[in-house]
Order: sequence, then C-alpha cells, then structure tokens
Amino acid sequence: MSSTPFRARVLATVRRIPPGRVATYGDVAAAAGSPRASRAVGNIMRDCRSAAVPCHRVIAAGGQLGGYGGNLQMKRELLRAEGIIVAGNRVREFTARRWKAPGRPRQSNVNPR
DNA sequence: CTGCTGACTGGTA
DNA sequence: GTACCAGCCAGCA
Repeated sequence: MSSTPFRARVLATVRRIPPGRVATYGDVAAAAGSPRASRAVGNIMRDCRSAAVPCHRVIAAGGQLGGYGGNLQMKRELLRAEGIIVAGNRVREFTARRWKAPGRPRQSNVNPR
C-alpha cells in the first residue's frame, strides 16, 4: 500500500482526524514531517480511494475546500453530514473546526515559536 | 539522473 | 472580490 514512508505518515495522520474536524494540507504535511509538502499531500490524497482515509476532511488553507477529484460537491456534502457548515467553497468557523495533529510531548519547550 | 505534474500556499497586481 | 506568479515538495515517466 504505502510505497513510501511519507505516504504512510500522511495517511496515518488523515486517518487520525476525528469526525467533525478538518485539517489543511499544510497541517497534514507538517504532521507527516514536511510542513511545506502541502502539494505532495494533495497528490497522495488524489490517489486515496480507501474509505479508511477520510480524505474529505482534508481541506486547503484558509478553510477553502480545495479539491476532490471531480466530485467537490460530494466532499461538501460529506463535511456537512459531519456537522461542518460549508458556505460556498469555505468552511464556517474554520479556525474552530481545524484539527491539529498531537505534537510529540517533549520535556523541553522554552520557545515554541 | 533529469524533467514535468499537481486535491497547495502566499504574495503581488 | 479575481487573476497571475514564484516557491515548495513528493511521485512518476
């Protein structure tokens, strides 16, 4: 399945997204180990046809829906079914619904950002 | 190895 | 608000 470890990490992260929440390609990429690989994540999502991976919960930055093969409408409906309000091509309260992967707890964090 | 593509992102006009 | 450009990364021919 996962021909590459990166793809495995991405799929694992997406799989961990709880219902009712959404994550951006950048967030998934960051959780996978490359915060700039948003494009690569999109490519992986495109190949994701497994129901085990809620690729519809992965959206673009700013709360934009992004893409979904040729069935963007289905993506909107799926999000709506999970309680996510979608207006046009945007998610309402995107910041509040945005889910972030659990970072690894390490004892040192003097300067998080 | 080189080159192109793309479910991205941010900035500029 | 929309349109276009450049940068970035992973996968594949």
